[in-house]
Amino acid sequence: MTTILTVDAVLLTLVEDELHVALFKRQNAPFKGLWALPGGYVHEREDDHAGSAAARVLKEKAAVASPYLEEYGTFSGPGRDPRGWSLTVVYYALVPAHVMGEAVTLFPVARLPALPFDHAEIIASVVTRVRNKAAYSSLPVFLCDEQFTIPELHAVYEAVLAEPLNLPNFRRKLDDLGILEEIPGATRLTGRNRPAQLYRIKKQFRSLLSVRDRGL
Amino acid sequence: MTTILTVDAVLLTLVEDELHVALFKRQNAPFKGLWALPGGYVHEREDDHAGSAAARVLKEKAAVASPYLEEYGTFSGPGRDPRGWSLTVVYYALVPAHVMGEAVTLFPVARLPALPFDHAEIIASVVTRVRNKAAYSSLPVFLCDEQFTIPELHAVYEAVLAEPLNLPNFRRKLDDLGILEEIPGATRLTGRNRPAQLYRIKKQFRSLLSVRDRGL
DNA sequence: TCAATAGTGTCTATAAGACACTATGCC
DNA sequence: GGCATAGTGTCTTATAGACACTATTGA
Repeated sequence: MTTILTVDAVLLTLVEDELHVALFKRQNAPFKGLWALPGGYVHEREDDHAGSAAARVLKEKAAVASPYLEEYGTFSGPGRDPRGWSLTVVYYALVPAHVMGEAVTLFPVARLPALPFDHAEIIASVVTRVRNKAAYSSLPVFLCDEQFTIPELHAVYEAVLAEPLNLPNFRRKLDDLGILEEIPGATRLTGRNRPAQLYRIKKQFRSLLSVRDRGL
Repeated sequence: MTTILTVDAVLLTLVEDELHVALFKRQNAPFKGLWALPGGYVHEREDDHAGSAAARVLKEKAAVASPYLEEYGTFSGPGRDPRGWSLTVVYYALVPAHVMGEAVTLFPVARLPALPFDHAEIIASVVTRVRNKAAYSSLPVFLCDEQFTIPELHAVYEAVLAEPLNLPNFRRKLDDLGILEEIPGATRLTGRNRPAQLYRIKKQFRSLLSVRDRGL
């Protein structure tokens, strides 16, 4: 029983309308010095379950307490780690860029450096999942700040999905979802035009995902 | 590093329009003698990844080579196994009842015996997932034989979803999905009425899932 | 010919999307 | 007032679902 059990976290954010992933330089062998996903062993004393280990890793390495952390799945096999048969439980989190600590380095998911293990495959899989989920759920709101305007959120969706969305219809569907609430009196001004109403996620949806029957 | 790493399989089938799960009497401690999900350790020599271990377990215990085997997720923590901190990767499979070996015992998912570990929670979670997926995908076809009629498949969907579906519309949507092909000339007669055309899944969808945008 | 279920065609209700229009800020 | 973006209303089109109708078998 020398099986290696780890967790890895794919921490995603949006920088200039492009999805980025947080990577860290590995301090130890194997692959010392390469950029890699934050991850590590489960600590039996501290971690209540694998998800707690992922949350701990994010906190320790990226100074992030993500409100949205979900299991993606496992990657395992004899070849992915030179030390032996290994299994990693992959989690993913979405956060606004500015909440991350100094230590993180962000890379656009479309232009990654050389990565150890199967981290490139892991990131690609997670990004695909996130794009799919974005199309029929509220997932992308976790890329926004606590307060945001509808046009801002609209831009986030367009960036994640990489396709244009009709703004008036987008508005209506968000309204149908019922996960946002107006912040009374609060608006944001971005040009010499009408200021936009600020919204926030309703408390009961803070760490949740709302799903639509149909498309987004 | 005494972490216990296992896989467990939730093998589902339909008996008399009711979802059943395959359970086995545990031969070893802990919980020897209790009904439990088929599962076990990963064998580093044989298993290419965790999914292979699940497939091997199903073959060994249930004599089933399921065409559809998917990872559900992990269950882990210090309390679920009396031997220590443990993590299990849960897989689920759907098969027609008659392909299973003699050794399996089927229980309706709504009336399970006392189960060890967190197997009751695991089964409940998987059943919920399967019901959800059934509503917008071709998942339930894997509960049918290789050859089946549309009315038969219709009954399977109604059983899994536990709600009536309009048969003519069901037919049209299946047609839209495009995963079935007629078996020319083959029909099945079930009463003194018009016989029904037999269908099978197109080869390219044999171990795949087709998903509809909207509901099923 | 009747009963029963297979299978087709059509109508209606609803939801998605396109787009014109109004609102409100700064200059 | 002009311009730019926020936000609303309405029309069109696609899809889902209800349901009437035809088809084909055994008795």
